Amino acid sequence: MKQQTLQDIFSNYIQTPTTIFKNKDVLSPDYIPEITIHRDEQIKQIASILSPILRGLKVSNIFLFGKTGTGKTVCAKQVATELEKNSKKVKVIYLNCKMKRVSDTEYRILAELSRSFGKTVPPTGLPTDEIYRIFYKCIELENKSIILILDEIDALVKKIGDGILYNLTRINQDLKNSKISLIGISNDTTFTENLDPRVKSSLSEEEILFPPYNASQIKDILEQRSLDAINTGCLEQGVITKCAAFAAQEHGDARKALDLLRIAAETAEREGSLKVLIKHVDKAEEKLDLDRTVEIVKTQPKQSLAVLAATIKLVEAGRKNIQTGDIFEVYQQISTNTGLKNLTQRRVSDLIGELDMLGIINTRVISKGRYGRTREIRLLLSKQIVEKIKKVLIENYLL
DNA sequence: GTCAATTCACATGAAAGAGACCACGGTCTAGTG
DNA sequence: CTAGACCGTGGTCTCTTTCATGTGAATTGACGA
Repeated sequence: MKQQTLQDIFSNYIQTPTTIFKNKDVLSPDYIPEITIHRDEQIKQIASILSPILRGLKVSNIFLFGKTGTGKTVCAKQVATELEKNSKKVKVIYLNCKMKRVSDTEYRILAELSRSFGKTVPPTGLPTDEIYRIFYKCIELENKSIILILDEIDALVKKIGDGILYNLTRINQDLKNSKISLIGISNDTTFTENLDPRVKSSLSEEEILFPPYNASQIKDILEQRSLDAINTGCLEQGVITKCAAFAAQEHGDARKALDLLRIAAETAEREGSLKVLIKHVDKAEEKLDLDRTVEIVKTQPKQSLAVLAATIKLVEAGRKNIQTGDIFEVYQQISTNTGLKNLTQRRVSDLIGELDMLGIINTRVISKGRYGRTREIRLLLSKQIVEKIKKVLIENYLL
């Protein structure tokens, strides 16, 4: 009898998992799954375009576009690494252009690329044509067919223009031993329209569109991933459906769905629950928004924060129709009080634009006829987020 | 009443400056054999 | 003789200013019906 109960305890322990996560990494945005579902068509296309590389032929450059979280990166990486496995003459370089400290300048991109060939390059100080030379040399010495995946290529072009793309697409003409093929990935569908026509034609020799997932596809993806990520029996019925529904609302972003599931599971775990419940998903949804915004705010430079502080001050004072000029006035007070340098209106105008881009504030350029043209600035954040932001600002002595 | 001109309050662009950072090569200095 | 410190030079990067130009509709004022 005694033995029996002991056995029970053990088997109980074995059967009911003590943690929710089996493997958390599977839900992280960087994870590349073995099989990608609902993207067979695209994978096939990419593969058939790239496969001549196995015979050492030059293959077309590919341009992949579609909204965030539609599987562009995953598919590209998957095909490329598979090719790399199949041939010793293929090398894949993946570069996310949106990563800070990488995409800011032409120099840094090339330095980063050269580094991926194992070359040590100083972070700054060399002339740009020097770094070009180093890069050429790296490729030439490698003696391989190179697939260069440039993720978030639109961010790159926005920052430093398309000159570098032009050079990269033409680089093959000067290479003897190696070949280089580009895979550009962008989530801005209108991106190619503003490119130099020469770059455009050579970059998008082949274009592949990644349509957004619908709710049921996201659900499939989540189900498949959660098999590896989360222990069986730890998900309440409907959790996955809910995550999928949330994400489908926002243009079918699978990445967001995975984030939601991960954070929901984390929340559940923190609360000591052994099951992810629907309410955890709701909480995760809130937290995702909050975290993102606060994180962005935290990383802003002081001047930007001062402008944000001015905006919040005006909003809290109940002002409607806030204009650039109003913000500039309050900003000047704040910056004087805190011993910050006073920037010109021109610069403040730019900072407002940047805050808008980041989604922290909301602006609209309106013309008020006789009374000029200006930005109308609004704050569309929830109270909770504003409170958090205020905390950050107070920490910086700006409020 | 209609219509073109005017006007406002910035937006937006371009260029250039300031000050920080960094690599590199040359020179100096102190330590070692 | 050599390793390391130090300096000047030449380059990039980021933030900023200065100057210049653009913009869209309310307002104005001339004009004609």
